[in-house]
Amino acid sequence: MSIRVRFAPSPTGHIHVGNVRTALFNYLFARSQGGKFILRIEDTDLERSTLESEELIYEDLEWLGLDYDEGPKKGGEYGPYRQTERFDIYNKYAEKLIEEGYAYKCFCTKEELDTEREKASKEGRAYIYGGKCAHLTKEEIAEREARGEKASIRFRAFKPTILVQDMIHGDIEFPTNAFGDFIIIRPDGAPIYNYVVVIDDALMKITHVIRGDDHLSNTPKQALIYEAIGEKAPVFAHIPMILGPDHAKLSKRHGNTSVEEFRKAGYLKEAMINYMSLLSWSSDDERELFTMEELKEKFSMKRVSKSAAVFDFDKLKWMNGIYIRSKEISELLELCKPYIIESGLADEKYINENKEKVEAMLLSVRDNFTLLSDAPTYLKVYFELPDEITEEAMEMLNLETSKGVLDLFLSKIAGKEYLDLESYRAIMKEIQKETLTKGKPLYMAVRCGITRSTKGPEMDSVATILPVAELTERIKATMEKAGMA
RNA sequence: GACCCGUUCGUCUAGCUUGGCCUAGGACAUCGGCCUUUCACGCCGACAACAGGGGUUCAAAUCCCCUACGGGUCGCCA
Repeated sequence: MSIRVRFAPSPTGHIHVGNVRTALFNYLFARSQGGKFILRIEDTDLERSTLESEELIYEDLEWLGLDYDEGPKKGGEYGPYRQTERFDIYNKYAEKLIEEGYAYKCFCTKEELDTEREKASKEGRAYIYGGKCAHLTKEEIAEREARGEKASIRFRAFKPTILVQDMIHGDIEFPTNAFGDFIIIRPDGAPIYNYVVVIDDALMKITHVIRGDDHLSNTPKQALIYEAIGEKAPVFAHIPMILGPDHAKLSKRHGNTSVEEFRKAGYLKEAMINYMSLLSWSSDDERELFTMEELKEKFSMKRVSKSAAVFDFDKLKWMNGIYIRSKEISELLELCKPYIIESGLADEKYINENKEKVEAMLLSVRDNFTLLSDAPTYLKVYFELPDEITEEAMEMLNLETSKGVLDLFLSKIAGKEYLDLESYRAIMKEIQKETLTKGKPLYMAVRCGITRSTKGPEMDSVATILPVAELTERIKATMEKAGMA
């Protein structure tokens, strides 16, 4: 039987990083095994689910490069893939369960149950349904329904223990009296997660359920339902949680938690995918850098660990830097473009018309940053002369050789439009001979004259990318400000 | 509280199935050095862990038991 896995998010917003990892492992497992990856939208919670959020999920998956084989928009032979479109199916199965005695109608009201629950928690014990409606007769049910009472449908925990087989955790046997009879369909007809997930996975022929291990405790309920509907349970793989730096489940209060926020912050999808793959999974060699293609080949559930992983923003950043440095420069420019425009350094028109030049600028600073959004900070040197001269730059400018170097530099570049690398280097060599200044005092004088800072990209780049007119203007302005005129 | 799951450097992890190759390997971070006309990149090095206690064994990070700690679930949320 061919392998089928699914990613089943609720459409309540952008995909959260924890879910990205779940989606990724499902995807990688499917692709590594030649199986199918299915997208199912779990929108049974009508209050929180929206169609707009569903779109966000498509966007996020597309950005990440997680393509699926079947889904709401894509179709497939096991659809529909949106749970709200499957209510008939859920009702049909529920009726069957009632007929066969696996489920029953329960007329207890929410208020009644809440009171009991409260009482239980006050007494320090877990709340388990008392079974008040477990044995109503057909007549009683008909009578109450005739009176207009609404019933929920409750599933009977019909056996004392249930075995869950998990690829990561092994076999786990759960006592069912820990949860008792549970509701599968609300009085208003809306089915409950633990129920629909089983019906859908069974009907969609899902062979492996890969999800976060926060679902592990729910699994015995689901395993019970599989048995009741006469379906073989899929193989489960409960993957460890992702924790925040404080070791609590990663959530909004830890800062960035949706893919979209990471994207906006300047992370590359390659880094996201690669980094996420390393959370609770490792390769059999000591490598850590992988392309998606390599991951598809190497991924194995056998190498997924059991313990939760703390999300390490530092390591993600490091990895992002690696991918930034390995990008084709024209592609990197496209990626940085929005950030450059937003910073006001240059507009789209300028960038497009001076593509080669801007690429040269980018090339000279790309080693310095780890986030796409950092690009403008480092590119700034090419677009603006800072108002102030830094303290260290002032020191360099105050060297007694500096004025001579700069004056000479000015005179040697005069009349030219641009310096090419060769003439820039020749000029520096000449200045070195004529002023008998070399090394730091020589280069720093020029650097500080042009940029007002001791830090920045190589002078080779700065001197050749900026037009001579700009170079001249900057040096003159700086000399004046530094009192060297 | 009950039931489940988990526990190797600060963090991600390798090793655990099939005990000896582990004086526990790699990566991020940190610190130091080298490279370099600056910053960075890169390279080299240092620091740093088997949760604790009992067994079993010639030998345990690896097997067994207990304790502790962490996490998850206990919804007419998913």
